[in-house]
Amino acid sequence: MPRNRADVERDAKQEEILDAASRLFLADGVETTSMTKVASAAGVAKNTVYWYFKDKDALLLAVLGRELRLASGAWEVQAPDLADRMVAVVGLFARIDRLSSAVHARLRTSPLLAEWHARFHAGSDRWLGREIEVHLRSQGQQPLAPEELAAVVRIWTYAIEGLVAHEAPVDEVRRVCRVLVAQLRPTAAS
Amino acid sequence: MPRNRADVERDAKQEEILDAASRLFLADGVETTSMTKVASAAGVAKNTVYWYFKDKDALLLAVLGRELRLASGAWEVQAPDLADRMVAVVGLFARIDRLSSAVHARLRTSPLLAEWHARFHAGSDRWLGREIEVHLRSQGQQPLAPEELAAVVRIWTYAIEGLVAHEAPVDEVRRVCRVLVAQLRPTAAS
DNA sequence: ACCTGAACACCGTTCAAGT
DNA sequence: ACCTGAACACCGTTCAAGT
Repeated sequence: MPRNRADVERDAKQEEILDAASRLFLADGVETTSMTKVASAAGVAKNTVYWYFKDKDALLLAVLGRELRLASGAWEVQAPDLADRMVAVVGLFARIDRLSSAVHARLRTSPLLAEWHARFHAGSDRWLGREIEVHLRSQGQQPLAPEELAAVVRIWTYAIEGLVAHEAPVDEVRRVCRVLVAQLRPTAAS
Repeated sequence: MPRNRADVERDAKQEEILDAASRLFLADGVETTSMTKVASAAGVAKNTVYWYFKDKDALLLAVLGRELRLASGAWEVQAPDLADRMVAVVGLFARIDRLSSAVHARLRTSPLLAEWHARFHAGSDRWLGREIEVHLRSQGQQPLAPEELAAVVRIWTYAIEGLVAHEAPVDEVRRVCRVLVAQLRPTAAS
């Protein structure tokens, strides 16, 4: 199925709206940015936005997916140190902290966002778990019991979310990440 | 200055509005609860609410203060174990998780909420710091360096916020709290 | 001082109508 | 298929008017 000019132009228009929404959502927050603002920044009537996106949640999700894809380039930061890698991840999320706070706020109202959120956490849990296991092995330390690993992954996840949400200054981010890594070892917390 | 009948009735009316707001905010969330709903649940015209509370943020703050005061009775839970005490704290906050998510969502828009939030965290940081210091001493362990203690307090704070926000099931809360306590020791994370 | 009805400027969303 | 003007049912907040 070849992409004709119509297809390209459709994508272009959609991209313009996405651009506008992205810029406004990141800078001013999702709640503060009305659909009217998005539309007029994209140069269309406000109901036109609804032709391309089902509703505001769908628009948010599209912006989120796009920003995450953009970040995933820088994602594979191969700093040798795990703590440094975590600092980099917090840095990446700092850019989109207004988006994630909007997601958290609308979790109970929007099943669409709730599902996306669950999926996202499942993915990041796997990633974090592997990072931690690899780190321990490389340090010649004992691996963690599955239950303990799960708890540590939760702690790391909440730490990242907290640092991002509270816009922590870099040196605080660094200290927290270093302590997280330093505390890493089997404890046999029954 | 004696409290006359007028004073009492004023407080009664204010209390009724606060009751209604409390019930609705906790059950349905702050965003979903309109001022109209609060007013009609309290049996007044909606603009009457504005006679008692400056705006919706002020109403949220009043509800928050009251719920926190109510909780502070159960606050001094003297479970002997620190991990158990943390589990209890998470339980207390679980009740008002819709309130705190609303606070976090409106932090950038409302200076009033931002100031309250900063004050609250300053208080809870001091409390957590003391709890951790006392625990280490009671276990005959070395105290943490000030910088490391500060980082650990951040980690614990974010863990509590995360568990509350994500409505974690009790056994997950227990596992996370146990691991947090078990990991507690000086690490000299440079 | 306390409370109201009516209005204001918004909001997200929908719909009938145009091309 | 794509886009619009106009409307809908809300929202938080304000204001002039009543007691």
